[in-house]
Amino acid sequence: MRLAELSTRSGVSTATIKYYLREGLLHPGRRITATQADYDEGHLRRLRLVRAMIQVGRIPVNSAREVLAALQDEELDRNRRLGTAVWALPHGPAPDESDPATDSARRTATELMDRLGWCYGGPSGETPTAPAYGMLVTAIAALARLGYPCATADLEPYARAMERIAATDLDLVERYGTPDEQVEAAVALTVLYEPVLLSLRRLAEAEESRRRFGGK
Amino acid sequence: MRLAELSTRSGVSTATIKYYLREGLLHPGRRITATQADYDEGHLRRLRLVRAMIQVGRIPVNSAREVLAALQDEELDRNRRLGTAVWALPHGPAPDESDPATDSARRTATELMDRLGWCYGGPSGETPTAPAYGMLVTAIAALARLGYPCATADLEPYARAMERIAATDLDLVERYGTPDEQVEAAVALTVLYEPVLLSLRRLAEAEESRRRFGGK
DNA sequence: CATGCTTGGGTAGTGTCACTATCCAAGCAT
DNA sequence: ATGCTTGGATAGTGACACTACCCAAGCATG
Repeated sequence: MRLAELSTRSGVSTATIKYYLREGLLHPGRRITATQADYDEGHLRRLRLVRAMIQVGRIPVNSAREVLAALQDEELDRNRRLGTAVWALPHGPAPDESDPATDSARRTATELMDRLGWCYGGPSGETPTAPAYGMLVTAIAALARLGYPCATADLEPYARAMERIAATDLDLVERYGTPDEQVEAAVALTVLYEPVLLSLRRLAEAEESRRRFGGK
Repeated sequence: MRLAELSTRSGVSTATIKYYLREGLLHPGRRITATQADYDEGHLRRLRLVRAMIQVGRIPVNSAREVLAALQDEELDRNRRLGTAVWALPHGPAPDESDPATDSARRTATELMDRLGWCYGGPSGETPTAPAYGMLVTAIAALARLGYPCATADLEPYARAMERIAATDLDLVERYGTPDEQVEAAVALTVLYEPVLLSLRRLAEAEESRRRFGGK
C-alpha cells in the first residue's frame, strides 16, 4: 500500500500522515525505491489508533508518541508497559504548592486513598505519586478555592463508582488474548472511554435534572 | 480593590486579567478616575471560576465566555440557563457522517438511550440532539473503527454508573439556596468534577490491575 | 511644584500546537 | 520525451492563550 492509499483508507490527508511519520507516531514504510514506500495493515491500524487518541481522546501529539513508545517497549513486562503508557497521558497542571488550598486538598486525597485501600504509586511500585494523583489534588484544590465542598465523604461515592468502572474496563481488556493486544486494548480503552464517560455523565445529568425539576 | 490587588489575591497576572477583561470573561471594574478602576469580591470570585474552568477544566476561553453568559442570562429560567451553559461546553469533533461506523455508532447510542429511558434533547425540549450525544457517537465510532467492542450491553454498566454520579451531582447542587447559586454550582461541579472523575478512574484502574496481576 | 514611579487601557508580539502548502528530485506511464 | 505522481524536506498557517511594551493620567515625595 502506498501513502496515497493509506490516506484514502484512513481518511487522513497525506500531509498529515507525513507529519506523523516525521514525529515518530508511525513507523516509516518499507522503502521500495528512492521515492516510494510500502505500508501495510499494521500502519493503517496504528494510524487509526493515533487519530483516535489525538482527535477523540484529545491527547497531544508528544504525549501520544510517548504512550506508543511505552506500548511497544520490549524491555518492560506487561504491567510496566501499561503503567508507563498511562503515566504518559496528559494530566493537567501540577498542584500549585504555594497555595494553602493545595495542602488541604492533598490531605483530603490521601485520606480518600486510605479509606479505599488504594495505593497510588507508579508502575514500578516505589510509590512515586502517580500523575493522576496530582490531577486529583489540583482539581480538589480548585473546587475548594471556589467554596465547593470536597470532603473525603463527598468524593467517596465518585471513587466507588470509578472502582466499578475500572473493574468493567479490565474485564473488557481480559477478553483479548495476547499481552500485546491487552496492553494496546488497555490504553485504547482508557483513553477512548473518557469521552464516553463524560458524555454519558452530561446526558445523565440532563435526564436527572429533567426528572427533578419538571419534565417539560 | 485595584487591579494589582485582584492579581495578587487571585494569583493571576495583571496582564492576564486585562486579557480576560478584553475577552469579556470578567466585567469591567467601577471606574474611579480616568486611569483607575475598582474591583470587588464578585470580581475575585468570578476570576477564580474563570481560571478553574480554563486551567483545570480545560475549557477554551471562547467557550468559557459563552458558558458564563448563559449563567447570568436573566431572560432564561434556571433549567434553561443550566442547559444552555452545559450546551456551550466543548464536545470534541462532530461525528464523521461519511463513515459507516458513525451510522452504526448512532444506532448503538440511540438503543442505549432507549434502554435507559433517557431523553437526549436540548434545554428547550424540542429535542435538537445534545452536543454530548454527538460526543458519545464520535467516541463509539472511533472505538468501533479500532475493533473494540462497544455494543449497547458493553456501554450499559458505564451509563448506569453515570446515572448514579449524576444523582450525586444534583444532590450536591441542591445544597445551595438560591437558583443563581445553584446554576453556578451546577456548572462548576460539572466542569471541575470531570478531572476528578478521570483521575479517580485511572487510579482505580491501577489499583484493580495491581490486584489482578500481582501486587509487586 | 517638579520628578519619577504606578496604574489601567490598548496594541502588537510570543510560543505552542497541529497541521498544511510548497518545492524538489526521482520514478512510472504513455 | 513528456508529463503526472510519489515521497521527503522545509517553511508557513491559523488558532489559542497569553505577554511585553507603550502611553497618558494620576499619586506620592521631596
